[in-house]
Amino acid sequence: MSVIDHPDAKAFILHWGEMGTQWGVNRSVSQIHALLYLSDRALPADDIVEQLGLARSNVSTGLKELQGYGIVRRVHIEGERRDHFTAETDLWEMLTRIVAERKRREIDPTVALLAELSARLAKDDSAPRHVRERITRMHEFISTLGNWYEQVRGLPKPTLVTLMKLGGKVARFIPGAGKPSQK
Amino acid sequence: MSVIDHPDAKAFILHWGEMGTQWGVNRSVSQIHALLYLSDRALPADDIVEQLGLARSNVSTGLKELQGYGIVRRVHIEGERRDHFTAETDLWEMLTRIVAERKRREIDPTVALLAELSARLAKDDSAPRHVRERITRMHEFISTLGNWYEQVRGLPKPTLVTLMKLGGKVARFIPGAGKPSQK
DNA sequence: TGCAGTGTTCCGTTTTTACAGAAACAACCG
DNA sequence: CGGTTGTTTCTGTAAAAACGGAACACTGCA
Repeated sequence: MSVIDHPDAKAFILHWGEMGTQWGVNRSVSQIHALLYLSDRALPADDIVEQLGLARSNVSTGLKELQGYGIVRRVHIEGERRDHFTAETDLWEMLTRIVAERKRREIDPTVALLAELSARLAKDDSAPRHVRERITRMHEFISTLGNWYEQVRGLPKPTLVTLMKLGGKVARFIPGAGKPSQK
Repeated sequence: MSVIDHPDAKAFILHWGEMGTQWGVNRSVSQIHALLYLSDRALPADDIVEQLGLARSNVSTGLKELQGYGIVRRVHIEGERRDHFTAETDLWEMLTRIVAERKRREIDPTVALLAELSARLAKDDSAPRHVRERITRMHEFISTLGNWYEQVRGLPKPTLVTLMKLGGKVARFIPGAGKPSQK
């Protein structure tokens, strides 16, 4: 009955958990996410506890974390008192939300710091030229990436999909981007 | 004299180290990278040990890791016996190499697993439909992203920069991608 | 062949993080 | 009220990661 009972589903959940750890997300959190992603119905926390063998407290904080990313939401089930949870199943949506949140948590503060350092270095005669230049370049680079993301993120999903499928061929359509002659 | 002596350089290195930990890279490794990035000359391992206060063994493995990513390389200094190391200073190059390597290490194996699971599920009548469908969709999604990356990665750098600066406006140039009328 | 300089690998310790289980606390509702 | 559900916090423990130091390997030179 439970998703976890199917060996392939289980393999997916375990792998997803490991993936998480490699990207700085803790194993329990990503396992919970995988389980909800595979499930066709919203699950109460107790079911998650049972299927993944985690402590209730862990599941609670894990769910909160996932809701913080906006990829899991709490739903009310008719006639049920307990909260139930479902995962976002639109993968584009899932990805953009994760990226948006990580940007907010990690990139934005970094850009802020780099801005500060750049500003201070600009009027600091004692600073070695390379240090100033390299930090400034890093600041510009990350800012540019961030701005690009904010813009692309706003595009309608079908456009994103088209762009993605185009792959490297986008270059053809861009005036002044050179011929698409390269390998 | 040493880069680390400048407070802003030091702040950068420390922050970079923390950033690393959030993305699954260990602190020492990213600190070494930051130090080399800021340095205008190649450094021998001993200097890194001294400036960052790490053990020799750590620096050795850290440098190996960074070379594995292709963002640090060993250079020979005229008249010196010791190996010296420099970091990639072209940030585009740095980013694409990091992404390429993480894809190779983490995404590719994931896609391989998903392919296997999808294949098996396709002929497994006992598998719940949702599980089959969701795993297949995930497989397709990640494959598409991977293929997109491989293509974009091959574009010449100036083209990439142009595309990046265009931001969301790329959509305008794509026939059949809809009007760029959305927010 | 021995030795000094350099670099890597291994091993034990420390530090950090994740986790379960319990308990306190809060809401909600009959 | 008192039962059910949910969150938060705390404690101890276990697992994992990071790390330093020493042992080991290699090289070139005297």
